[in-house]
Parts: sequence; C-alpha cells; structure tokens
Amino acid sequence: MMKTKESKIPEATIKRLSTYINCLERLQAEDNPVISSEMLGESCQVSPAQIRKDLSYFGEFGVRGVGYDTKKLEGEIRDILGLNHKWPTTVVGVGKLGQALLNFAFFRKHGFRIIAAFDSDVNKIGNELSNGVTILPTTEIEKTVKNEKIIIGIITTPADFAQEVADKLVAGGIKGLLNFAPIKVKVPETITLRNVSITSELDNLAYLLTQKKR
Amino acid sequence: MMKTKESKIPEATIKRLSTYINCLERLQAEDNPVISSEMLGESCQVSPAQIRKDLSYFGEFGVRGVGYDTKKLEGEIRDILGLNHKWPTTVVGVGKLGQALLNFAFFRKHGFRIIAAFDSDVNKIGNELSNGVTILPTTEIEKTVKNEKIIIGIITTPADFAQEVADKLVAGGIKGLLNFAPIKVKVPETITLRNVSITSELDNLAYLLTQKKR
DNA sequence: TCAACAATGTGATAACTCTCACAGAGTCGT
DNA sequence: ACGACTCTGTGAGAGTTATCACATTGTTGA
Repeated sequence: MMKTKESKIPEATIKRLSTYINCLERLQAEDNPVISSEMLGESCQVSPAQIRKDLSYFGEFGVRGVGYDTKKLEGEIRDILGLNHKWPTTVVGVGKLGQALLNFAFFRKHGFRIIAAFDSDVNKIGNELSNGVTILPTTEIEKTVKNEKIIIGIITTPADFAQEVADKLVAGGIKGLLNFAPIKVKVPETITLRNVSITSELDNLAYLLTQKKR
Repeated sequence: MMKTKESKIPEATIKRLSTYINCLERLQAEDNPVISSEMLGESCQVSPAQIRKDLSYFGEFGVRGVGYDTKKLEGEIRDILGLNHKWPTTVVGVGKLGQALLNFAFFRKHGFRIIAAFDSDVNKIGNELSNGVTILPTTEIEKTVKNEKIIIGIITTPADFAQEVADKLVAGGIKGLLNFAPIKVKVPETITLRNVSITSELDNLAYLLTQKKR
C-alpha cells in the first residue's frame, strides 16, 4: 500500500523513478529477483542514498538487510507514476518525430493508448498506422477529442502550428499536453502541460563542450 | 571548492538560455527591436528576475531603463552556448527518431553539422540523406569518427545497442554524446554525455495527471 | 541641465534538493 | 536461539537554485 505524504515531491525524483523502471526491467531480464539500492544505483547511475530517499517519499518498499524485490518494486513505481492506467492519447503531427513516438513500444508499456492521430498534410490523411488508427485532418481535432474522450495530447508539429493545435485540443477537453514543438505553448491552468525541448538538449551539449575547450 | 566560476552556473540556467533564444527569434520576427525582462518573461514563461539572474552569470547585456536589444541578446546567448561553432556530428541509428533529428532545421542553426550517419540495417546502408550524407554500416563507426574528426555523436538506436554504439564512438575519439536510447550509457569521465529520456517525459505527464485525479 | 522615470544587475534571503551517517529491522550461519 | 551481519529508511545538515527588494544607471522631456 502506498502512503501518500502530502509533502511536495521533487520533480527530479519523478524523473528518476522513470529511469528506475528501465533499470529494473533490465535487471529482471538478467535474473536478479532481488537488488540492493547500491546495485540499483550502480545500474542506473544514481547514488544509493538518492534512490532510498526517492522511494521513501512514497512508502517502504524494501526489506532491511536484503534489498528490493525487483518485480514488486517495478510494480510499485508503476502505480506511483500512474502507468497502469490506459490514458486515451492522440498524436498531432505525423512527421518523423510523431512517427517515432507512435512506433515506440514503450508507449503501450507506459500507459498510453493511441486512439487518434492528426495531420494537415493531405497526402497523409486517410493513411492507416500500424495499430489500425487512421490519420485524420486537424480540423477534426476538437470533435474527435470530445467524442473519444481523449485525455492526453502529444504535439509534434512545427513550431508555427503548435499553439493553434494546443488550442484545438483544449477546446475538445484534453486534460494533459506533451509539447515537442520548440515553442512554449500556453494553455489554461487546469491543463497539465509539459514542454519538451529537444533542441535545448543539443544546446546544452554544445555549451558543455565549449566550456571544456576553455 | 569549485575550480572556476563558470562551473557554478546552474544547469537549469543553461536550459533556459536555450528557450530564450527561441523566444528572441520569435520576438524579432514580430518586430520587437528591444524588450524588457518583464516582456521576455511573459513570452517564454519565466520570471523576469530569473531571466536577469541567468544573464548576470555571463555579463551585462541590457540597458537600464530600456531593456535588451533582441538581436544583440540572441547573439550573446549564442556565443555563450557555443552555437556559433560548427560541431562535426554524426547520428547513429537512422530510424524514425534519427530521421526526425536529421531533418530538424534547427540542427544547422544550433551549430551542428551532420557529416556521417550509421545504421545496422542493410536496407538502409548506402542510402543517401537529403544533405548528401550516405548511411554507413555501424562497423565503420570507429574509423569514420577518427578520420573525419567527428566531435559529437547522437545515439538514436534501440536500447540494446546503445552501449555498444557508445563504445565504438568513444573508441573513435568522440568528445560529446547525446543519447536518446532509454538506457543510461556509460562512458569515460573525459566524454561529455547527456542522456535524454523521452519516455520519462511521458511518465512525468502520467504522474501529474494521476495526482490531479486525487 | 536636471528631475522624474524605467528597467537592469545583484546581494540577501528563502526555498528546494541532495548527501551523509547511523539507528532500526530483518537475515543467516552456527 | 542468538550474535554478527547487511541493507533500508530517515533526520540533520550541506549544498544548490530561485525569489525578492532595491540601489544603480541610463533615458527622456521640459
């Protein structure tokens, strides 16, 4: 059972929980039914104390003197993150990035069920994705989100269209947005939003390398 | 004890600098030759104080009583981040995600020059990218990185191959790595590494939505 | 020229996050 | 059964990052 302390949990902790899942999956595949925070830390490059602290926000999942049951811990973290839902999800913008996401096996494993996809390119509209979803024109966004009760929208359009698309998704009643376009979209407070900036990762690497040269 | 004052700069600051660039580009396009930290903050959803603090780590770029010259400030930030270099770069793994990155117009604008691409799929090897680069087999990684003096490697392979690819890039003498595979690769201390986890963004959104329901 | 004004740059402070060290809790060998 | 051992869970403290408040500095109009 999960005890939810109402203290605020660092965003960094949530990010790490996600990596713990990846590591735990690998560790299970390598036949480790039980693992210590030290070993898990080794495996995912986080300090053992950090791991224990992160987990302590949510409860006690280990056995002292032994460690954590890898399978059980993975399940607990999935519960914490809410990956055991099946969030009805749509992707807007079926370019290369959109296609990459749609192909991600992780998509299903992480609690997202793609039930619609949109694009403005007439050559793509009507095409069927590997999961049987047909690509619809962006003019259908609001209606479809409403009818299909879609909860999550993923924006993978060029920057110029991102805000416009976000507005349509919001109008349809979307609850959460993940925006990959390199512009911060604005939505009402009630919508959960994450802007993901891939270019900032490139920039960050460039910065680190520039520093090193000095 | 930190070695230089440069090393005291928060990573979050670097990340924001990247977003400032995006905003400044848009503001220029909208005919704003000068902008205050208040307006810029409005535009990219960061507090004015935060912006001024971020910039103060690197110098004084504004005019008191007036604000910042948008064009000049963009240039200054580009210098800070090292985006005015032309880093020789390679992408390993020409799947959908790799293709998405290769198509990014931002790639060039952010100081990366793609001069090689690799894949293990025999159907892709030999194909030519839109920029004229031919896809080579992964067995050529070490040799090519060495000969072409490639500085940056971007890994967009499945998780299972990421470490192996990273090792080859390192053997070739790569300086910086950006890893998009959902596994933290390990490299020597001398290599600048950033692991980018797209799945963790999905997980984070799921978590936030789960919280809201409670 | 000078006073009123506007917006920056920054020291001080508050808030947040990570690390450390060890008490607490369970296991294992004899 | 019990002592030696192991690893977790956590309070305290160190370290890092964000916010605040205002002194500072350049601009503008009379």
